[in-house]
Amino acid sequence: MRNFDEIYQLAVARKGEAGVLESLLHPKSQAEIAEMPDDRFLALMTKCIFQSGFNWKVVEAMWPGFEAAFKGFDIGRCAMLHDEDFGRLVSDVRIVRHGPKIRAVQENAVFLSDIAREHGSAGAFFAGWPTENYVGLLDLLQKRGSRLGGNTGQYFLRFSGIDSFILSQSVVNRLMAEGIVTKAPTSAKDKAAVQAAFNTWREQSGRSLTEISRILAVSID
DNA sequence: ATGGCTCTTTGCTTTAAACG
DNA sequence: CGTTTAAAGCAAAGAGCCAT
Repeated sequence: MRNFDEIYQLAVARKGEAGVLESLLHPKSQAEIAEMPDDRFLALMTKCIFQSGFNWKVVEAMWPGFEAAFKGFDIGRCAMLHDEDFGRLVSDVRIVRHGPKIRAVQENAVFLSDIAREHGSAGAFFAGWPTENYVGLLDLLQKRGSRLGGNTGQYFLRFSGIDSFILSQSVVNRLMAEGIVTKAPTSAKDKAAVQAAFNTWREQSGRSLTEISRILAVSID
């Protein structure tokens, strides 16, 4: 496994110093995360879930319709959606009429309200999660959330501004090149190895998971 | 038996292009 | 002109395997 500086130099060689630096996404501060209202987390979860398996532009173009159909993603209202609401929503042309994904909105509203009750707010929970165990947060999203396993949960965290890595093909390719995994990390053991590698690079560079993830991605095809 | 994995299959909606 | 089809990229479920 290379030192992070070496990987950074590979990224620079491929993209040029300015390009690499400019393209870095910086996570939001913990204070900013903590202040985000619960309904924005539900909105972001929903957007990622509907974009999964779809041309993202479709959902993006329809997004105002989603906000309207789901009442601004108010946690309390979405948590109480019932059969008649689903009947209405699955034929609501303002949104993508995919039954299981529509149900996931209600289930994730319940999930987020549980989190908010446990930690004061969803933002407080996400802001307080330890970065050294990011994979634990992914597991929690998969276990307690609905349709938030796999890449969907990773994109949700990234788009929320939470410090995150995304196991894209390029990132996985770099992890394989470094001998950390031999295939896309799906097993618990592989995920722990990936977390350990990111933790090491974080110590070596002082950079966020988000920056490291982006740099890994541009360091290789 | 049990649980943890991996691999395979299935299904999901919209848009645009191809078709008859 | 209405209808069919391909494509997008993933989650979930099911099947099968191995080591406890």
